[in-house]
Amino acid sequence: MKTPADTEWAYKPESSPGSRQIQLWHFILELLRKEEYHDVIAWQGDYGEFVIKDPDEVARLWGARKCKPQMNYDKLSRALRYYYNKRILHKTKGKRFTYKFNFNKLVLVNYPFIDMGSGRGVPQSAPPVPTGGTHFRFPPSTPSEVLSSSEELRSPGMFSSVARRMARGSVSDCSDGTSTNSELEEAVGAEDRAVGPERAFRGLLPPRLPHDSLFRVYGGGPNPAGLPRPAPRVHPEPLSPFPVSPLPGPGGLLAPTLSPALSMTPTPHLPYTPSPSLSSPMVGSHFSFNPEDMKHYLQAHTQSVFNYHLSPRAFLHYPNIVIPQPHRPTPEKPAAHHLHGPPMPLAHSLSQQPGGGEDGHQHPSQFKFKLQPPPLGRKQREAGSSLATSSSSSSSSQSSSFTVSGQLSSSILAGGPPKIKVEPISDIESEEEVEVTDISEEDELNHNNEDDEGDIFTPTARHRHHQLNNHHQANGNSSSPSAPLPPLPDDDDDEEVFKTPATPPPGSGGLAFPLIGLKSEPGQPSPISPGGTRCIPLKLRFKRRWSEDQKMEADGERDEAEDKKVRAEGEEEVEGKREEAGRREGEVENGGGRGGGVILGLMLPPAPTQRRASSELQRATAQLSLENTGC
DNA sequence: GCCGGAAAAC
DNA sequence: GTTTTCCGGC
Repeated sequence: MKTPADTEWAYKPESSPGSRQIQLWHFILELLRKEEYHDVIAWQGDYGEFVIKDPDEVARLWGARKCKPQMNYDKLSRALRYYYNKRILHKTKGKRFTYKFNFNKLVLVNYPFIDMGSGRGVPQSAPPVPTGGTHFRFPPSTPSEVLSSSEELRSPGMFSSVARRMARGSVSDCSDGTSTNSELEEAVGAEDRAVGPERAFRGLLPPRLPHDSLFRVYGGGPNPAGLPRPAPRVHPEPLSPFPVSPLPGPGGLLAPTLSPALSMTPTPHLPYTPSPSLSSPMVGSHFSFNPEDMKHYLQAHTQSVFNYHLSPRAFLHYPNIVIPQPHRPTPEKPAAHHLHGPPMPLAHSLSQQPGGGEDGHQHPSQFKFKLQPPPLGRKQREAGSSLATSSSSSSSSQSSSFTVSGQLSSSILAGGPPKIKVEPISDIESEEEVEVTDISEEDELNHNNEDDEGDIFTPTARHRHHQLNNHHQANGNSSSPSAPLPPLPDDDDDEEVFKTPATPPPGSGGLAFPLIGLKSEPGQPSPISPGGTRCIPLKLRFKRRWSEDQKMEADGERDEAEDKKVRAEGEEEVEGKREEAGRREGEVENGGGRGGGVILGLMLPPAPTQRRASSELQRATAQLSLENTGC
């Protein structure tokens, strides 16, 4: 479904001149979250919908912010209209000055806790606020990443203060002529300095890494600017996403690094209803802890480790690794609505914050929004619809992919794309668009195996996968798998974009559990020779060793019979089984996650069975506990 | 009021 | 790449 234009679209403070400056939609969100501007602009109506009560004032504020004294609503609205194609915004027809954020398209990376202080009666229209910025970084990553998002919205405090000033016109890019981010910078310096743990890195770290280097987690429906949340605002403290820590040790252990990207699905039909199981009251930056999530997290963690060919101990060097909380929809949700359910936490990520041992409460001040690539314009869509269709399969799959570092992927797939995909379950769009991507490696790796990227474990995805596989087997060509695929929800229609399909389209299955491209194409020869001794890349060797160790341990403890069987099949088989197991597990999770949340599927675990997985999880948990407590 | 093309500015 | 500016059209 994605077209070239649909490539990653995100808030890229550093990547482009234009985006370096505050973007209008950020500004809008900023205003929206500030109570003081509720007379000017406020959430109203459906989820994500807001009304500009005083267009002139908003324009003025915007103009002040951008040093464009001539700004007026007409111009501002034009800018807003450009968001239509980007799908950041959408016009609420029939309502004057009313627009609606498409949070499905907005993805947060490192969502910092935002100052919710001002948020008060939160309208339903206000999206939940993901809290706890998250940076999922593998050991290789550097602290600099932490600073990467410093551009804007670094921390709630800063954000709010700046916003306030900005909005009031007291602060503007042009005010001192320094930089577009001047306010932010100043704010950070003045207000944030002492707040975030990442501050500690400041100065220590090299210049920010290119955003590409960041391992970003894109949530499906973040509440970008700490949007006020509907009703139950129960979270006073913005810091801890995890009210309850699944792990021993400070409850806050996990909190800081969680990446609560929520998958928000604006659902007109389904008013937002906070669910206890959901991290609903995101306002407070709280995540409710869900054992299942923990499990997933651990699995993911294990997987990541596994994929990295690293022993979990490798993370000891990263004391602050936090367990992200994969938030999943809970069974509580009406099955019928699982697709339309309230926003769900989308992704979690592992994050580690070097140097910040006690960051339990640090909140990552970085937060990024990632947007989906803009849809083609009408003309383009019309003209290129056919093309889009043909290319959709691979692209769509890509869209939901979550790429981990190249190392990861390379090791696992031996040429396959290293992707970890996270899909929102809430709706089709999310499924398509939400993604966690390691952009840096993505490009590099993507071309290795495009199909894999699209291998999402939704029913549809599986179907697709099968078809692809078949296709591969039959043709050895992975380029045109799209035919059988049902058209994804129509992105062509802007209106549709913001609606939650009443009926899950075949492809949306509700739960997209993008498992990572850990897959071995049946028709493709394993990179590893049966003997396993011939020309095996070092990474693969590590990988194998690691997996074998894991396997042996697990097996030794409990699945002896099975273990024997597995072993009997030989290493090669083991490899294959591992992958399959991962797939199965993904399916299982997928099904289980249907109720709602988004699961972050890091690399699939080699676990052949759930039991094994459990044991691994237990061990992983223990390991993590130890590690964390050690910190 | 809203839309979106076009071109320029940044 | 994003936003501003201008503008014709609905």
